[in-house]
Amino acid sequence: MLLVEVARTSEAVAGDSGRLSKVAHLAEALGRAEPGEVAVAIAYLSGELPQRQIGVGWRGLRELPPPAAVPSLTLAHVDEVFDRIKAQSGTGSQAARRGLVNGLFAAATEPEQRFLVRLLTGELRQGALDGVMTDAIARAAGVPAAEVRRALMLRGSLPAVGATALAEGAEGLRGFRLEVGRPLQPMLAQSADTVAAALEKTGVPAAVEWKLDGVRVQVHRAGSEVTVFTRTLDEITSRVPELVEAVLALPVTTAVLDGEVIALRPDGRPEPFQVTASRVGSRTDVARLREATPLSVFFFDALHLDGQDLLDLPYTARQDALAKAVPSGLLTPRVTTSDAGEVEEFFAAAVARGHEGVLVKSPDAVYAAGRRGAGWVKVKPRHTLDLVVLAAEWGNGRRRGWLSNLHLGALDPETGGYVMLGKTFKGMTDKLLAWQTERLLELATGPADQYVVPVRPELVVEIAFDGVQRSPRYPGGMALRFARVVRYRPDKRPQDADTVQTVRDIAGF
DNA sequence: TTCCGACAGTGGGGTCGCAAT
DNA sequence: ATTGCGACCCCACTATCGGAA
Repeated sequence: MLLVEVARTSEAVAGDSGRLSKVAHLAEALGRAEPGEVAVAIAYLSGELPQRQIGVGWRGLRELPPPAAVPSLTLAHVDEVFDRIKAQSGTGSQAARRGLVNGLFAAATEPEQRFLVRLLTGELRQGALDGVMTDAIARAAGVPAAEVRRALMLRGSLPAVGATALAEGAEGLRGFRLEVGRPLQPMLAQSADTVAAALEKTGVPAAVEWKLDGVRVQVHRAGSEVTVFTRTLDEITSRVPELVEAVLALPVTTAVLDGEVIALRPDGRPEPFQVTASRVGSRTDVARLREATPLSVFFFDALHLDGQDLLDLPYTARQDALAKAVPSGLLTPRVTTSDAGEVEEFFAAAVARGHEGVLVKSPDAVYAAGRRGAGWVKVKPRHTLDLVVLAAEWGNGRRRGWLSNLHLGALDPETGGYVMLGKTFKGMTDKLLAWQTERLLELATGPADQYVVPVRPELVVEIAFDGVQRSPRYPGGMALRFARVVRYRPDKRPQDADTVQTVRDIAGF
């Protein structure tokens, strides 16, 4: 199959807004692919690379050679070039990589170049990724979508599942089983503003657990072999030796466990997320780092134990199995109750101990890998501040033509100026985007055709956020975590905005 | 006919490791 | 040594489609 066919399909998919017609385009393309190319076609058309990453991003694609006049690239050839580019990473040879990228792009026609750029920068923007592709595979293979989804959850790779679906149909899909040592897509949680809203979704009784601000891990043990995966199924085993040792000490032969690793202070309170992320992200000198910043692990689910798959059991049954295999000190603190007041108290206690919040879980929920079902609902406390808009950036994609990303500042009473605390593009409706674009252009103090448009600091906006973190980037040394717009405050003047001291008090440093 | 679940898109801050400067 | 870049940790929120109710 030629790359140009994939590029054309992507264009057609992007051109239709309906999901059913996207599915039709994708299924038609998959039907034309040779068996040996199906996996690559699925990967590209759902915005992935079989190599995962090859070390080429936005900057490496700035200057491209002139496009070819005639399409000639095959999927197999492109895949092979990507392999070779990836093999160059870490060898100190940027020039060799540059040469491979240039060679590939010189052989690509203009539409093919556009497609490759979008693919490599992770911005396919065709309105179809895994979800739509799952339906397309089902359509192309003539099997129920539920069976494709089931296989995807167990196998964790859509190209692998799709290739089997097209070659062997439903029978082939039924061959996918949980395999210890191979990661599954982790189950995700919805969110709710309040404990009461969370209980609405899950029903009662509900299990309520601490939500720890660490890194999600899926740990596999087969005999003396332990492998650790992150939420995106990257392998991090060598970076978390404490976790490996803890799992090897469990009285089990095979296990797949779901949990969170986190750095705790000696008093048991959590370190800031940055400390945990730095530890988990470090590959070098791990033995020394673990002395200074040891990691703790808290498990909250078991997907497999000693030969038995637990995915389809209700949550309570998985908990019973987990409690038998894991000592209580390694279990996420949890309570099961129908009493909303008790849930409230548990939430308050978790937050008082420095944790992020709680997860409220339905006792009957099976493990829905890769789904964001109503079986698990997270609740976190929310802070708000009234801040001043200092500048705005033009949006991309569906936000093109709107001033989208706001620069936010807190009042510094000593100078009368404003200290920038970060940016946000979240929480805006299309109507609000249109309004703020018009209003901000009136306040602009610089050219409106620049990417960043500075404005007179007059608009006050109420911002919700999860916390304040230390910032090496912003002048106040602080930045807001997960900032989003709640509403504009036309009733407030900029000199009534919250001050940097208020932010410092929340930060505690 | 209306409602709502699932998805995709639009970007945020921080850190590590590598290569080039 | 410093800087730029890619990759990956954490993520919230809105618009939209189409099946469920």
